[in-house]
Amino acid sequence: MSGDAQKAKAGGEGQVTAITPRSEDFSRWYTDVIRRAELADYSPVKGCMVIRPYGYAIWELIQQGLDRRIKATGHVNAYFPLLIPQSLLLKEAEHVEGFAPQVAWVTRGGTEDLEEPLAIRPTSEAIIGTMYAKWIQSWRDLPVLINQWANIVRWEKVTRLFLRTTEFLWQEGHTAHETAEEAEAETLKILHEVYRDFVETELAMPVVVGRKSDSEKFAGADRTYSIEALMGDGRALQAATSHNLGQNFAKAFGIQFQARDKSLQHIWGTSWGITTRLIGGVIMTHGDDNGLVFPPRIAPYQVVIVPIPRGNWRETVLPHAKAIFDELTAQGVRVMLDDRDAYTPGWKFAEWEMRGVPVRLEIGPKDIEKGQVMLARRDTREKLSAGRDGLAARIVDLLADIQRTLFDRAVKFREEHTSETTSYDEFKQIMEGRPGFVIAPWCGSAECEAQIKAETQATIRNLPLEESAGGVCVRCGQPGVARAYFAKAY
RNA sequence: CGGGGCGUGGCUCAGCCUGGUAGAGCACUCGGUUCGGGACCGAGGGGUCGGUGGUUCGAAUCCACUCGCCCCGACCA
Repeated sequence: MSGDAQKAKAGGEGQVTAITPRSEDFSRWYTDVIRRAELADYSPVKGCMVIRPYGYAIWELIQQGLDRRIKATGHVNAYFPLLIPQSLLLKEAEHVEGFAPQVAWVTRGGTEDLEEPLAIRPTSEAIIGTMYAKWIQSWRDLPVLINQWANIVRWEKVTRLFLRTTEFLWQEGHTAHETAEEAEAETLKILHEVYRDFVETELAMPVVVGRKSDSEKFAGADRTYSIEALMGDGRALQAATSHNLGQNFAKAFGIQFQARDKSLQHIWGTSWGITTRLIGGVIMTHGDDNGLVFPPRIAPYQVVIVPIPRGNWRETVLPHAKAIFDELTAQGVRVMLDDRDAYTPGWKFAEWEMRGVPVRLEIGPKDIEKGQVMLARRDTREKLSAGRDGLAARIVDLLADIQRTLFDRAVKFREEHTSETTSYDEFKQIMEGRPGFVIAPWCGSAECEAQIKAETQATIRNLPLEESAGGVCVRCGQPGVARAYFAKAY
């Protein structure tokens, strides 16, 4: 506890400047909050960020929640190399074309030029596919269900903290199946049972589940599915993707197996990923003008205890604070006891609020007399007294309530910012005014999609999984093949 | 990659136009008084002005190039 306080102090300078209000400049608010809350900082390398301890703690919690679900659905973790020989990357044509502009290359080792350039992985289909070709012989070897936690490099022209950085951290699952149906089922299972469940349950971010249009799908996939969340400024964020790779990579890398009928077949593949971008999503979904607001399940500290110093407080007040700390910790609550002398209680209130801690407990001489503590929740900013007895149980309930409240609030926001129209004029009007999701019929042509993007900046985020044909295309008037979710996107 | 903006102690910025070798607030250190919504007093430490080159007796200030960051577009998780 005091150890944690020491750590916090070590990085705790420069906090007094005001955060730009969200309504004034959302982008600036976003970077202000990240830097002031010490989630991340710019590094000397262009486009690369340093994830600081408070930000990395969130990533670790994301890893835990996802890893548990990934394993619960039968997958195992492994690790493949960072460097990929050029020749392997070139094997799948559409894949190469899609990633070529973003690949970083290693052309020299020590003092000698390499005979073959090595790509720093922009994703691992090529290297993993190559290995699968070696490992898979028979239908009895299938399915192969492997996940890896790794870093990725994509040469980005424009970067933003968490949302788009040259190097980022992610999880990428790569599976091989006997049949097309199995691969499709895997792709959808990940989408629903792993990604949607994780993002909605842990991050309290409601998502729209759907399929990507052809122009937005992964380079080399047959079909790409995504979950899309709506940020506080009305722009959509792709929170996760799951790809049905069909037999494209199997054919490119020669991943074959002998089938039950003795014939030689190509495996059916999938791949799917979630990145550190999600941290940006949490910030932009729940944050307010006072700073971060973390859903309890992802909050590095769920409760901060601020003792009120009075007289000989280290003897009179602190022991009570420590007792509460111990009780909460025993309940599995992540607690910070901020017993630093150098800062006043008021300063600490503001500081931990800005850092998004869901619950704050204040305990001073008056409370000790009355057998109570003061309790403040970050989401509603309510402050009230709470009895000392049964406090830990009450906090556990409260954290669950905050988690629920944040999710409900986000759902409400999304509903208020989702509209449906068949009129292109109205469509354009919405995109100019208060953006959000607009559901509109689409004819299925890439031309209309591109034109709409050029004219309104909105793209098709995804298409409903269920049949949604009908009406006429919002732009060209041809029969609609789907009711598409449009939005301006990150 | 196109348009715009910005780089001066840790942070926010003034100084630049009208060259004369750096200032403020906050933060930080030490001592003391405080502490229930970003405390106060006193004493201190810290920068050669993003980088390179040029003009000049002299450059934070003028010129050129360059690097980085932010915002808006085109491309992407």
